[in-house]
Amino acid sequence: MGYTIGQVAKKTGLSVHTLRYYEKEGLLPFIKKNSAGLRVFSDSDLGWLELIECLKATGLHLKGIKQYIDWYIEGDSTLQQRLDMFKQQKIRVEQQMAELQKHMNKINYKIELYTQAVKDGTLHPEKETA
Amino acid sequence: MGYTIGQVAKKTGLSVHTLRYYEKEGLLPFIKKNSAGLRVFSDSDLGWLELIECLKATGLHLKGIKQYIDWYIEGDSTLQQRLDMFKQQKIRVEQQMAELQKHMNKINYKIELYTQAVKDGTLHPEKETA
DNA sequence: ACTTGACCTAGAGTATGCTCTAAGTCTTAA
DNA sequence: TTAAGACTTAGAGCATACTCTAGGTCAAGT
Repeated sequence: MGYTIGQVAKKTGLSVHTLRYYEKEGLLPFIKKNSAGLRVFSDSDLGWLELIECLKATGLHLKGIKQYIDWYIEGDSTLQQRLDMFKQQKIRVEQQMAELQKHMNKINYKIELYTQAVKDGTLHPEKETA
Repeated sequence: MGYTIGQVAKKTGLSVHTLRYYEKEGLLPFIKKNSAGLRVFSDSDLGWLELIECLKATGLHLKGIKQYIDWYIEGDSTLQQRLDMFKQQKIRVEQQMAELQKHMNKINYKIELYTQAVKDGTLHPEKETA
């Protein structure tokens, strides 16, 4: 029920540098420090890190994530903004999924093309850029 | 059957700066220049730009894309490497899709949570980081 | 003739997100 | 008591991918 920065780094795959950087940028405003000045991460802080990863991976920059956290701290007067942000993010993810599917199709085509080419020992160049 | 850099910028959404940067980095080795020294993009060059976008969007850095282009230029002796690269890329895309689905689930949960919170006028905080 | 606008090169500058260094503190085990 | 190892801060440095600037060329329209 309390983790050091090193333990969190191992758990999350982030470096201790990155964790401190996130805190400096205001992304982890709930972390406590003990009497010796050491950070003590709670399970809730791990939850915040998961959310940060989710928003980052879906295309929000750290600034946007900080905006969300600032809204969260501000309290119930920002509920609508936060809802809108997640709705916006959902649209982005849907677009990303569609894009990714298109890219997958292209890659599958290339795999077919090159599988045949490896068999033949040669690639017929006019097919490459089709 | 021949586009200026400005036309290509409009078509692709990339800036003319970016297009010149890509060429400088060796990503567009097939572009011709006319007698006045102006770039003339062919349809095949547009095809290359599409491929670059596909590889970039699926997580390959420009260096990795350049590697592929260098293999392409090298010819049939690199067919296997190119096939392997696309297979590797396919694995990445599959991972990305799975990740994106997880993120989507989290975002959908947040949308439910905040939709209710907006109705209630308040967010019950213990739910936020669950 | 001359202005406008699109192009050119070389190279500097910028945004983002880390990543590392220096100098120091604190705890623990030999 | 001392050395190791994990932590601290402040701030510098770095990689990637642009993005822009300066100074110049060239073609077309008025």
